[in-house]
Amino acid sequence: MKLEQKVKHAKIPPTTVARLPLYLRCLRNIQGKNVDSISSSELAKLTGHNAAQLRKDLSYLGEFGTRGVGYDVDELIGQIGKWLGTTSVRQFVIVGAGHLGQALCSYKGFINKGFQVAGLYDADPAKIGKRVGDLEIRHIDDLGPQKLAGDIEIGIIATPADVAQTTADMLVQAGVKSILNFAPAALKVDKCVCIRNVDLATELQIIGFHLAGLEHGLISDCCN
Amino acid sequence: MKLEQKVKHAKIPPTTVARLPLYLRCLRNIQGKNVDSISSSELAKLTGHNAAQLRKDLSYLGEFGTRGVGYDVDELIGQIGKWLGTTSVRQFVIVGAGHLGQALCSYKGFINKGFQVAGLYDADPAKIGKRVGDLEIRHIDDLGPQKLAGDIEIGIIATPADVAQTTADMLVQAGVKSILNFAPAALKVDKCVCIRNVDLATELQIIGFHLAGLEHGLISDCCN
DNA sequence: TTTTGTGAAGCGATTCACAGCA
DNA sequence: TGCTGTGAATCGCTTCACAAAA
Repeated sequence: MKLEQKVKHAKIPPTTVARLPLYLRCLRNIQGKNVDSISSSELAKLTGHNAAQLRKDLSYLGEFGTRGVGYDVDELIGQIGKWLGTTSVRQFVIVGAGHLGQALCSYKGFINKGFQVAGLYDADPAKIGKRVGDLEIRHIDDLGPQKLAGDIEIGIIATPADVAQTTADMLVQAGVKSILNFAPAALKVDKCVCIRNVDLATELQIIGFHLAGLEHGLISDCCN
Repeated sequence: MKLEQKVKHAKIPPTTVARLPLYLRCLRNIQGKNVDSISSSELAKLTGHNAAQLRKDLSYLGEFGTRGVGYDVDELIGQIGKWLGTTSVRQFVIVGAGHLGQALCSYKGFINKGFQVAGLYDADPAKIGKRVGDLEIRHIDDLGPQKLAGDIEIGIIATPADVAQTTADMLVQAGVKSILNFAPAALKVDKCVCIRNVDLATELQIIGFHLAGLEHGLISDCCN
């Protein structure tokens, strides 16, 4: 049975996983608004996807729709939440207490999704000890091997690009199992560490590609 | 010829477009370091992709490699830059002067990629007039139809989710052609407006999915 | 010989279309 | 009748493998 589950978990397409948070968010938005059930086409409209895809996505998680009726909102929220591992609050640390690091530290959107910042680190001695929200900025050296509490599984890199790789190595040494990287750098880490990259400039550059196409009259409709 | 170009531009796969900024960044990193030419496999290693994919990606843009040798670094930078539309500096405005909006406003990574912030707006009267870097926070109502200079093509939404759609509508009215949305909301806009979404909480939730899998021993290798 | 550029094969995701159920 | 769950078809991206070129 465990093997069966294993196969099932591994088999959920990454594209589906990436959409689950969106589904969950839309469901939460309508929760408690006199709708106890929602059809795939209604939820598809809310999320901007098509109904068939939504049904297929949900079918990877199990069968919890009712034919002829739709999906029970509360149950669906529970199921998606279970798969996303929101049963417990996850702790993360941020390295880099620049503008971005501090903004992430104060970001309200994390906590109600089950994530909590547990530390903010920087290399600049001038910043150490300063407070950002409830947190005091600590020195990066406090992040040595085994110095991190065992329940801190996620590290966020908000450093300049030139120290991003070093920072990633330190985080892995310190025991994090996954990294969210905001630095514009292609990090190399052990393959058992899950890395996700968010590059703000890249996003604008992709937009720039489409604007360039528009300007030259090469394309009329848009994006992706 | 114009039609031919049109077809070509439209035909570049979105996945390829999304990788171009990364290629460009890696090329810039090695530019001027006594390497005037680079092979697809070398660049592939730097970017973390495979050589065949890199060649195919570049082949969508044209043929500028030399068989037996590789790609001229300077020329490749020029070509990718051309496709990404970095020939001129692009201006953008930010709506929402919270932590995230202010951090984006001060983000150093934009300007050397050819993007420049031209305005920062908020709805909170208490914030109006305050300075963030070189910029003074303006009231959101200054963003009415035609009130935006014609060369401002990009709007960044860093507002709370509940006003994100209204903000998007205002930006489009004001004349922006594309939107980078940081609010956790599925925006609906005219299809000629290019939208890209960056959801910070979603990224953590995707990581959460993998952590949940690890915890239950369901998966061993990682990510995507 | 080395490395590009590219048809062809392979693979995964999306969409279709309908059987299965309430 | 209405909507889910899902095989089958389709579409698009990635990878392979090799001919063409320097």
